Amino acid sequence: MDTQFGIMIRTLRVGLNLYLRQVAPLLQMDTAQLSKIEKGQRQLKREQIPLLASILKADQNDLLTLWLADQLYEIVKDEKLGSKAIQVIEEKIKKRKH
Amino acid sequence: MDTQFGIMIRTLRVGLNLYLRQVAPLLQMDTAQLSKIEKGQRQLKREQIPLLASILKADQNDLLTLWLADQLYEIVKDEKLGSKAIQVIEEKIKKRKH
DNA sequence: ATATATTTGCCAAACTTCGACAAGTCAATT
DNA sequence: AATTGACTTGTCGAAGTTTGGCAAATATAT
Repeated sequence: MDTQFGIMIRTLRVGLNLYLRQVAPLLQMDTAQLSKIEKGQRQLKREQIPLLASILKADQNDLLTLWLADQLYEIVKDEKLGSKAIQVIEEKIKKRKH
Repeated sequence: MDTQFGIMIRTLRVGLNLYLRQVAPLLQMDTAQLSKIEKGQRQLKREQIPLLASILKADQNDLLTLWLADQLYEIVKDEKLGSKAIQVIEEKIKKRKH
């Protein structure tokens, strides 16, 4: 049930010696929720990523990338055709570029 | 608002000279819903894909792949970091194999 | 035992998607 | 220009899912 995003933000938070209690209010949530987010049981709202990145002194694009990757993974995690589906959108996105 | 899945099943249906009116009841829905599904405004339930594949004489894996690709695309379609996120899960899925 | 940090369980509120129906458009036919 | 048949669109309540907030539980250190 772990997520790459959750693991990353926990690592960053702990690295900065911050407690859930300190970070959660900055995101207007309680510690229980942030705990769940770090453990991948809840999703942080997309629009809160920049704020969290600044709190954790991280690159917001890096965090967003992990967050998106988790959303994608959720869809294909139990699908044997997952890789194939990924190839299909990869193509589609390439074509759409610019 | 088009989806690859929707375009495909419409193409197949039309190719078989079937009307929405004929196909929809086999999926236990009305024509309006199937029309929306073909136009990408509603999602077919994952578990109905095999039945639809058999109605349309298509390979169910092929349809499922497109269906999954549409779900993935929905997440990254407006994201400039989409390709990066896709690379990230692609890696993750490779590692998980077997 | 107490204090602090985190986790878990629960449930109502908020949000999203779906199903069903009615009314609408469009093209061909009479 | 009225009718018919195929498909589309809009609406709206129902059903389903996710979230937020609280209280209690656990864990660890003092």
